[in-house]
Amino acid sequence: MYRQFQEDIRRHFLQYLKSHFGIENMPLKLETPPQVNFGEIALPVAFDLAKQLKKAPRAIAQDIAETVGSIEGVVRVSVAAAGYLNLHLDRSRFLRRVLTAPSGARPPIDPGPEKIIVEHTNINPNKAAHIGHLRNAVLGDSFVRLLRSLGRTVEVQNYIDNTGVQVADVVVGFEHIEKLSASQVEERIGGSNGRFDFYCWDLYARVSRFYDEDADRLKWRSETLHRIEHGGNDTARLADLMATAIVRAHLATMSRINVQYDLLPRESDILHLKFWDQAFTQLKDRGAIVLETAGKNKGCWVMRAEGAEKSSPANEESAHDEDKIIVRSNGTVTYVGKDIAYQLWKFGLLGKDFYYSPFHTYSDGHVLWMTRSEPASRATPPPHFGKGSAVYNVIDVRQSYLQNVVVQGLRTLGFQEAAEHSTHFDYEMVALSPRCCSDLGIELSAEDQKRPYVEVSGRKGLGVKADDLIDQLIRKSREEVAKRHPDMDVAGMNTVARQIAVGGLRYFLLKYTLHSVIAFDFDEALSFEGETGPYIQYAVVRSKNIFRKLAEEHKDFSLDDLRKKALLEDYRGFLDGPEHDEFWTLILLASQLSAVVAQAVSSREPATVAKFAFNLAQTFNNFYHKHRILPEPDAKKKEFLLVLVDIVARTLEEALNLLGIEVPERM
RNA sequence: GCGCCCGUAGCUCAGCUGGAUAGAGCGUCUGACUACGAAUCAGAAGGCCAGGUGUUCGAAUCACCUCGGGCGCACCA
Repeated sequence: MYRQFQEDIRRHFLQYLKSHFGIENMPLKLETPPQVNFGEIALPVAFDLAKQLKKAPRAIAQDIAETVGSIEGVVRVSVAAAGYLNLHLDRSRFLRRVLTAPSGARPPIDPGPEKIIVEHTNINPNKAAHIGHLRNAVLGDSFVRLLRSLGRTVEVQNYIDNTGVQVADVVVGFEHIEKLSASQVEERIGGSNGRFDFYCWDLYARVSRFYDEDADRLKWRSETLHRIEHGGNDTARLADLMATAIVRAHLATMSRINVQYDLLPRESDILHLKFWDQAFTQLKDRGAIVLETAGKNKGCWVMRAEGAEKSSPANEESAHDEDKIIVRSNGTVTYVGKDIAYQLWKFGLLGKDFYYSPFHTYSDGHVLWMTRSEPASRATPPPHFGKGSAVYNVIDVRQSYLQNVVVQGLRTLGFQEAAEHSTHFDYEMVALSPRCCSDLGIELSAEDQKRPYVEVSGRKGLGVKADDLIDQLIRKSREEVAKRHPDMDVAGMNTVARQIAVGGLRYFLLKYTLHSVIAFDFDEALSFEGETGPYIQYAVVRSKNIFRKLAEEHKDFSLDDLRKKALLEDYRGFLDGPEHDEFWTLILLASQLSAVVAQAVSSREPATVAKFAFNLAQTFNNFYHKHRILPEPDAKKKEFLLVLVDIVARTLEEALNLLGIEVPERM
């Protein structure tokens, strides 16, 4: 709504500049004045014109203010400071626009690409998920929600690397440390109370120490990896049992925090369906990779470093330092090679496709599919996967180098457009603060103690497990709920406790901007006060309590009637004048959600929406505290205040929804 | 060595395409509960925006340099 309004203003001024000054194509900035009594929209356009016109900004602004004429929705144009043009809006008219604006899904402003593929989570299926994975999933999921709110079609993929070394390592643990067969592992999965991923977390750390004790044991890793890739043996069966069980555990964890997927593409299927062979042929044919016949990379297929000089026989050694090996001298393909094939498939450029079968049905009925190597018998036909026109890979910044190689691969294959629409959605890692480490009972080396934070390491078993953290959050919020609502039934209490816990967790992970390292700290993550998810949830719950109470007292009250009536009323008397700025500010702020969402998407920064929601909640809480609404004697004012509360509550609820945060019934 | 990111209040962080008096939360200190529930609100203290140079009418924001800190740069993923 606000975005539309801004566009109208912009158009008006561009037209004016053209007719009055003969100036075209001028970038026109719209800003917000520091105080609402200065006006609602500020234009610094006079500063930009000053040089061209060789006049003082203030004089230009004065001239514009006098000659710009009437603008729809604007009551007055004033000049301030050194030359700002401030627009004062027709408040009651603006309110009407807010009330008539559709609050739900908006039509897309830009036509945009047809289908956007977002890949996120991508946890190796060999251990429990940790907080680093939670940041990935929450960022990815929130971004998907934002895209969908703009009317975009989005497909969410969660890539499962079920044939990598990490899986092989834990399989080594089963076969060589625990000495268990596939069927024994299967029993253990069944008898683990759903905590099989926790068990593997510990086993994985044990395997690392197992290797450290005797480097010869590393040969088991490569043997195991080979058998897993080859398939059709007990080791591969064990690996598959384990990986699948852990994928289910991860899905359960993510469901707890409102994260869902559409498709799980598996590396084993990429392998068995020979996606790589297809990509390899393409890469060779187009000369994107070359076979090295001499030097340290002899026998490897490499991709030349981008920007490297085409021919410099002089310094052979250093010139090839930056080349990326795609196929090893033993003929096996590296991770990047497989990733290029997968990325090609995502754009529908590989010329091959997976088979699919349903893997899981969420409680809301949504079906999650998994790739297969063979056609599934009498399967329901799958939706059309892949063939996206834009791809976002949500993966932390440490993978930047490899992500660039993948895009370079697309480019050298001649797929310019795909390369341009491949986006590495990069973000900084979650690390552990020193205090967090001591909370976990982890002893740090003297060297590590001096650092601001230490990296999470699955290999060392160093990290905060996602489910442990969620459990702790739920426990804490349940205590709080029980204190406040002792009469609530157990089921209700559990629901509310979970919603609050998830609100706290997701907001905590979203309030940091992408390039900020989160040094994880329990006190901050477990806080429900101040700038937190529950603070925002509480603001909505309070506003809803008003309507609940109202409905209890007046059986005939209906929110719909109120909304309809509001459209016919004139609330000018409660909007105009500085004494009503606090009401007006709330409406103005709430109306900006659509603009904030657009900005969050284009700058790829969900934190913007999180900050906005907090800001609005804070402004509302201030208002709430100052004004008693239900006892308000002036009937019309009471009605106006109710309309105001309704607008804010709906906006907050929508913003929270975009962040994957629910609003509890009570709290 | 090369590349990327970060440095803003005691702590943790916002600050969009340069704009008016640099903002939050936590912590500290003062105050406000007879329920539209205080998971809240009001107030106070707290800043050479790491340092320097430049561009500009105007710089926390842009450019370059320096100093701190982090992360990449494997025939691992």
